[in-house]
Amino acid sequence: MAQFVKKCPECGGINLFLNKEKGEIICKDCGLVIEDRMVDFGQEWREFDSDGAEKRRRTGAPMTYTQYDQGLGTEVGQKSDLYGMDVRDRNKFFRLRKWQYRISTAIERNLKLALAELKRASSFLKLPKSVEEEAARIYTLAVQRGLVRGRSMESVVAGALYAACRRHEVPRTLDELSEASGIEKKEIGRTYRFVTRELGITILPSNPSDYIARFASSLTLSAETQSKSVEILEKAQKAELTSGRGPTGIAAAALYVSALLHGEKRTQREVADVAGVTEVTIRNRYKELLEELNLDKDIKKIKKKK
DNA sequence: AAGACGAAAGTGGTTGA
DNA sequence: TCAACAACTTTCGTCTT
Repeated sequence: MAQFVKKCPECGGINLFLNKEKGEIICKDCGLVIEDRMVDFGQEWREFDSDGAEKRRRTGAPMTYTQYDQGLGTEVGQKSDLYGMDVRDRNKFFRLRKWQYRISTAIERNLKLALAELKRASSFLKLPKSVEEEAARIYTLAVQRGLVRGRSMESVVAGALYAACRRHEVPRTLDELSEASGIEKKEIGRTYRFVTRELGITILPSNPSDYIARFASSLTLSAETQSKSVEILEKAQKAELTSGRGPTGIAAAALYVSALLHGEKRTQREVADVAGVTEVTIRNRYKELLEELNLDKDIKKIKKKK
């Protein structure tokens, strides 16, 4: 087992926080990310039905879903099986094998293309390998269940990626997925819902604080501002301000407020852009935050200083 | 002139009859 | 299957810095 850091090398703090899903160790005092490419503790597969469970129990060589045939091929029978068959059986045998060949090559061709696309989009979004694997797995299942029919391959890839991100708590917005894949937001959302429903994948509603780190860094905000906004989010959650609302809007508003409080003001427009929401939404959330959390005084203090 | 604010109307999705 | 509904967006006019 690897040796874990016990103290933050930056500030010497001991409030280290290990996020297994994201593979990060974060110092809660100064916000420093100490290690961000750890081993993935997440499961590699899920059991969707009892057959699947039997077949997938972990024995033998590890499979990878980012390779189109998972390193395994399927073929119906072998020539030596012909021994002892009569003519009718032989014909049937060849027919079956031909079909199997056609079907499997069709699927494989599709997968090969799709997984290339998936890799491209995934690296564009700088997603961790574990998420990419998960997305590939979801896509493979979708193809096997014939869920791609009637939908474009790209949109299913995007949907699978979106789902994988959510499951690993490294959410990307639909806008980002849309930019990476060139598929419309609506379409991604639709296929995402369809695929997850058909495959019985359960996805927890995403947590606003999952977005904070990413938004904060694209706005180049300090670590204090960042942890302050997480604090605000926690309070907001207790005040039941978060349920039913879009997580990105809430995250954006929390960031906006804490940036104000730390004198690192960003315009609503700037925050809105990186969060993929409108200024209006930020304003609404912002107003609610001020009301519920008595931040009015703090804001006024800041204004007076000027 | 740019940013913040808020009202009003429109969109797409969820829910419950 | 349809209508009501909540959240969010778009647009636009007004106020503040």
